[in-house]
Amino acid sequence: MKKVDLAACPVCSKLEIDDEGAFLDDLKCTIKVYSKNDLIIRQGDLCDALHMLTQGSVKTEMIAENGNILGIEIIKAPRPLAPAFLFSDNNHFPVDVTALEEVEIMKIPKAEIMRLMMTNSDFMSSFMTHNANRTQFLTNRLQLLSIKTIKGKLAHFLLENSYGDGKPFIINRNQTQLAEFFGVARPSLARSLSEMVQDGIISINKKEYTILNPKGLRELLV
Amino acid sequence: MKKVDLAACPVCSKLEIDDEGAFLDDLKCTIKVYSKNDLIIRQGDLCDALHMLTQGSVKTEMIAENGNILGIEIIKAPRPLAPAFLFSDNNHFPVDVTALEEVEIMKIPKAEIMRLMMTNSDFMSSFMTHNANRTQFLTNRLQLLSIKTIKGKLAHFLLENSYGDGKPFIINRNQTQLAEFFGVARPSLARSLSEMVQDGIISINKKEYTILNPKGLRELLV
DNA sequence: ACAAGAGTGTAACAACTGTTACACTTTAAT
DNA sequence: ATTAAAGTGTAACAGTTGTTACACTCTTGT
Repeated sequence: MKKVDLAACPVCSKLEIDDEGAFLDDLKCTIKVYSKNDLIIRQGDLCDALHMLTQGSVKTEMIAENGNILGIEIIKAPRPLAPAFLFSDNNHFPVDVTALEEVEIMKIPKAEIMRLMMTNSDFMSSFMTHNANRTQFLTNRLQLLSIKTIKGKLAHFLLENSYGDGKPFIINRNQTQLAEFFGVARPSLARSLSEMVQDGIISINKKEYTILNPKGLRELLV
Repeated sequence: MKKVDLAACPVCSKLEIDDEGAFLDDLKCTIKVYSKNDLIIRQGDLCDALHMLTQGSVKTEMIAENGNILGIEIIKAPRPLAPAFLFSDNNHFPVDVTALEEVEIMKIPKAEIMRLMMTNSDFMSSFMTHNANRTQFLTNRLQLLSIKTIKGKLAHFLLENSYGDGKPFIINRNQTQLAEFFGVARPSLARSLSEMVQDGIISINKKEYTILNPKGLRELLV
């Protein structure tokens, strides 16, 4: 098994560990491996251990009562999955988590996390900051969803993901995934995109987007 | 000034304090008072101290680039405002906060919170849990916003707020606030409501709602 | 009791989005 | 290299929502 790169993990990077192996042995954790497209976590599952994604990448999505899918995010190792929910009064996962490739998950019991937090202030600080950043992310998602038109969402999203210099940039989602991210129907998204291209506001080449008319794009926010 | 009811505060309740006055003196905090409709915090303001709402109630809302308003929640004292953002890398408030009545806010410096967390594991635990519950709340908001039809949002919302026994229940928001909560236009919401009343699915008397046909209501989710 | 403001009900129309369907292109697997 | 699967472009139509406008009711303060 490939060694876990703790230094790259937003909540573990501050752990000063001489021997990672010993540290991991010390944690009473279990490790599980999944294949591509495996459903790792189901919406509503009990969340009583920190699920650390140590290898691979996953997608998270919420499934509404009516079957509509809202894509939340794509997560690459190493990163904890929904760490905040470990401490909530209703500790159930709010999302489905699906493997996008070969994936390895390390489950660390809640008590171990508590112990780490109390004995290591750097870990606690990192954990707090990571959760705070997750909240920030959710807030951004809320803002995006509250925009009523698809072109408005696109404008907000593209402006946020561009460098602001008119240079091309990559959006690492296909149309179907983008539509799920926005919570809209795929053909509707395609229509909006092609109209924006026709109007000369943007150009698209596969996953490479270019903003041709920033002013026009900003006007779509209104 | 009325004494602050620390025991009722979700993050302070676990503090075992003999003399609240001494404790509060000890904290290097500042207290500010606001009048009804005062804008207490503006979206984007720096968040470098924990804002504790000690008296009164406030509403929080996000204002989009286009001026559209998305109501987030109504907060009653005692409760911290956006505590998670104190620790985020981009520590700016994501919402406008407006006083709904006479309001008193206590600002506690970040360093004081850090100190409290490290010296008092109960406080830390409460703080974590509170933040986790806030995340849960935001996730529910996301789910609600991802429902595409207004009647679907209403069905989700009413089912969540009823007791499931067909008895009347109070929704403590007027139509305008509900529309902002759903991120839809007020007349559109009114139309959906009146159609649902005409169809015999619900009945409304001021802020008192009754579900007459739960099955019909659930079908609106589809 | 009255006036002013806030909140609600409703209508007509425009604008936007979802649905469904199908042809076409690209990618991945064998 | 071939085939299957995934992804994209597009169209017509129905359905839902936003916009604007106005009358009306209810609440609140004086």
